[in-house]
Amino acid sequence: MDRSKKSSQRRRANVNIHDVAKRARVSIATVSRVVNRISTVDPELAKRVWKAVDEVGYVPNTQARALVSGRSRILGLIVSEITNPFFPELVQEFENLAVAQGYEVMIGSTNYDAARTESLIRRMLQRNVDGVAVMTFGIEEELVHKLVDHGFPLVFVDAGPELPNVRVLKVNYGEGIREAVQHLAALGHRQIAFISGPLHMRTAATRRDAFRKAMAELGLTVPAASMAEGKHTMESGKAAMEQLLRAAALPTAVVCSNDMTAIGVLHALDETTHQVPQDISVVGFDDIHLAQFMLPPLTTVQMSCRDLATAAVEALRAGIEPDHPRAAQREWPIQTRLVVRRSTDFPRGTLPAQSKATAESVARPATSAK
Amino acid sequence: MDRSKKSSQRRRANVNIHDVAKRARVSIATVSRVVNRISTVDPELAKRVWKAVDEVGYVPNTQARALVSGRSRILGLIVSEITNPFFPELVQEFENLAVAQGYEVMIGSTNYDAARTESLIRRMLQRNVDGVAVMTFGIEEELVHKLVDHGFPLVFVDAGPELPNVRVLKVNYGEGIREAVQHLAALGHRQIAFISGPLHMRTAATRRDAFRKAMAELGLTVPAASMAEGKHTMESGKAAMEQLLRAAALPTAVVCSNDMTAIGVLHALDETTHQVPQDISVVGFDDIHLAQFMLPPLTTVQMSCRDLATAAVEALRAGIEPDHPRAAQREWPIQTRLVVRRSTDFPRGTLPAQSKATAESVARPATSAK
DNA sequence: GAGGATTCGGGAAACGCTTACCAATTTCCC
DNA sequence: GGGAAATTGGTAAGCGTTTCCCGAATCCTC
Repeated sequence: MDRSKKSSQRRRANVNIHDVAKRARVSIATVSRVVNRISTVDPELAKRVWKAVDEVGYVPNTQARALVSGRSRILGLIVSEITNPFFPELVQEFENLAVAQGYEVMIGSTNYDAARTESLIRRMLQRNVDGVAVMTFGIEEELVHKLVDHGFPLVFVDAGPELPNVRVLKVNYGEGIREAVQHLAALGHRQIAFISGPLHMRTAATRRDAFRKAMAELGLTVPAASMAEGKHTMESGKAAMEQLLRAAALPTAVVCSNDMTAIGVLHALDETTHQVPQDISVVGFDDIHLAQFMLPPLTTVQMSCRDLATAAVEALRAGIEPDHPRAAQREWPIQTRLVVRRSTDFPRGTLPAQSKATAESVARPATSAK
Repeated sequence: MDRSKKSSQRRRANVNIHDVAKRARVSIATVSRVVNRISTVDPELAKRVWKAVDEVGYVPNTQARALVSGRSRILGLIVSEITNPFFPELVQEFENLAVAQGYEVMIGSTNYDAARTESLIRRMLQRNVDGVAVMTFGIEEELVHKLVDHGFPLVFVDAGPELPNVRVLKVNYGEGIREAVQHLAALGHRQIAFISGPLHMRTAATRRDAFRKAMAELGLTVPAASMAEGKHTMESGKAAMEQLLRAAALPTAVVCSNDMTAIGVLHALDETTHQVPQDISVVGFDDIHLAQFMLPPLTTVQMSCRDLATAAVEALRAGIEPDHPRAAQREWPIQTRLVVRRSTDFPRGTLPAQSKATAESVARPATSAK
C-alpha cells in the first residue's frame, strides 16, 4: 500500500492509476473505467478524472493491461528481409494501419534463415502477440507449423493451411501480368521472354504460370529458351538476362517476376549495346519504390503495398476481435495492375520513327485506367 | 488459486510458471531462479526444472516480467522515414544487435510529422521502453524535449542536449568527405560543385562545411554558383543539378550531401547530353544499398550502418544497465570512408584515352585502404 | 412519499512473474 | 558430535491494470 516508500527503493515508478484516483478523489476502478471509455461513468465525474489524468501526466501501463486482459495489442509481422526494398513500404503501411487501430507492431525478418526464424517466433510468443501476418513471399513449411501450433490468428499470403484461425491474402497475379503482356503485345512485341523467381517458391511458380496463360490467350508461344529462372535478386536477374542473350532468338521484351530481377536485367543490358527500351523492353513486378528511380524508370506490375497491408491488418483483426464483421472471411483478394513507365516501347523496326511520347500514348489504353 | 476453473473461463491462458513448478515438483520461486539462471540452484534440480520447462512448453510471459521488474527490455528506435533506403539497413542491424542482447525493438518513423511523432513517443512511453535511439538525421527540437522530459536513456546522432541520460553518436563526416574531394582532385578535377541537404538540418550544414574545408585544404575555391541546396530527396537533387547546369561555369564533378540527391543528379544528367562519369563525376553520401544498383554504380561516402547501429545499441545499454563498462561515455565516434565505384572518372579532356579501369586503379589509393 | 428499479462507484481479486525474507537442511570446523 | 555458517527452497508481497460483485445513491411510478 505504501507506495512512497517503495518508489524510491527501485527504479522510479511512473505515475500510475492510484495517483490519478487520489487526485480526482475517486477509486482506481473509476479511473480505469473512464480511461477505457466505459459509458457507465457520470460525464461530470469523467471530466474530473480526465483533468486529473492530464495534471499528473498519466499514461496507462501497457504491460499491466496486457497481463490482466490477456491481449497484448501487438501484431506480429514477419517479412523475408527488411532490406529488400519492397518490404519497408509494406511495413510502413502495415504499421500505420495497426497503430490507427490501437495496435503496436512487432516486425521481424526471416532472412531465409531457419534459426533466425525460430528465435523470431519465440520472441513473438514471449511478447504474447495477438496475431501474426506472415508476408514472406516464400513460405517455409516449418515456420507455418510452428505458428499454427500456437493457435493465434494468422495471415498468410497466397496460401496457408486450412484452419479456422488462418486467413489468406489471395493476390491476383494473373490480372497484372495479363495487362503487362497485352501492353507489350499492343506495342508489337511477339518474342517475349520471362525471367521467373526461384520456382520452389509457390509465388514464383504462380507468376510464371500467369505469364504463360496470358501469352497463350494471345496465341503467342513461349519457347523454352525464352524462360529463365532467377532468384528474385538483382544478381540473378543479371545472370538470367545474360543467359537469354546467349540464346538463339533474341526476345524484344522481357517480363520479370519481380523488380529486383528487372533491375538486374537493366544492368546486364547496360553492359551490351542493346538499349532499353529501344532494343529490348523490360517489365518488372511489384512496383517497389526504386522502380521509378531506375534509368529508364521501370514499367512494372504494381502490387499495392497499401492494399496488402490493409487486408493483412483487417484480416488479423477479424481473427482477434470476437465480433469483427468479417470474422468468417477466409480469403482476402488483392488486385494487381500495370504501371507504364519508360522501360517499354515499340520493338525496334516496327515503328522506328515513333517517339517515346507516342509509344506511351498508345500504351496507355492497355493499362487499367485510373 | 484454482487455475483450472479460471483458465476455461476466459481466453485460454498459456502454460505458466505454476505448471512447470508442479511438474518439476518444486516451488515457483525455484522455477523462476532456474529460468533466470540464478546460480544458487542445485544443478540436478535445475536439470529437472529445465526438463519440465521443455515438456510443458513453457515460455515466460514478458509482460508479467516487465511489470514486476520495471524494465520492458524494449528499445525504441526513431527514424525519419522507413521508406528512405538508408533506414531499413540501419533498422536491420540495430534489431540484430538488440535481439542478441535480449532486447526487443520498437521502431517508429516520424515522417517529419509532428503529430505522428508525438503519438510515436506516447506509444513508446506506454510500452515502457527502456531507452530510445533517435536516428533521424534532422532532429526536431520539440521531439527532443518530449523525450528528455521522460528521463529514459537517450541516444542521438551528431548532437543532443547536455544531460546525464543522453549519449551522442558523433559522426566524423569530414573524414569521408575529405577522401572524396581528394579522390576527385587526384583524378584532376578542379571545378567541384556541392549539393547540400536542407541547411536548417544540422547534419546537412555539417556536411557542407566539411566539403568547404576539404576543398580549402587543397587550395581549391568554391564559387557560390557551385553550391546548391537540395532537400536530400531525388527530386530536389534533380532540380539542384538543373540549377547548376544553368550556371555559367560547368563543374566537372558534383559531390552530394546524400545518395538520393546523387541519384537525382544522375537523372538530371540523363536528360542532357552529359555523360556520367565521362563528362561529370558524381559522388554521393551514405552508401545506401541502392547506390551500387545505379547506372553507373555510385561512388559514395560510406557511413556504415553496422557501426552506427552497434554504437547506438551499446550506448543505450550503457545508459540502461547499471554496471555497463562504458556507462560514463557520452560521445561515441563513428567513422566514414569513401567507396569508389563507377560514377567518378577523369574529367574529359584531361586524359581522354584513359579507360575506366585505369581511372579506378589511380583512384584506389585515395580511398582508405580498408 | 414509499418502494422498487436502475445507475453508479468502490473494494478486492486476479493476471504471471520476481525477489525479499525466512525456514529448513546440509556442511564444516573445532 | 555440536553449533555456526552456508546453502537451498518455499512463502508471500507486490508490479499496475481490469473487472466482478455488491452496496449506495438516484430516479421513477403509483
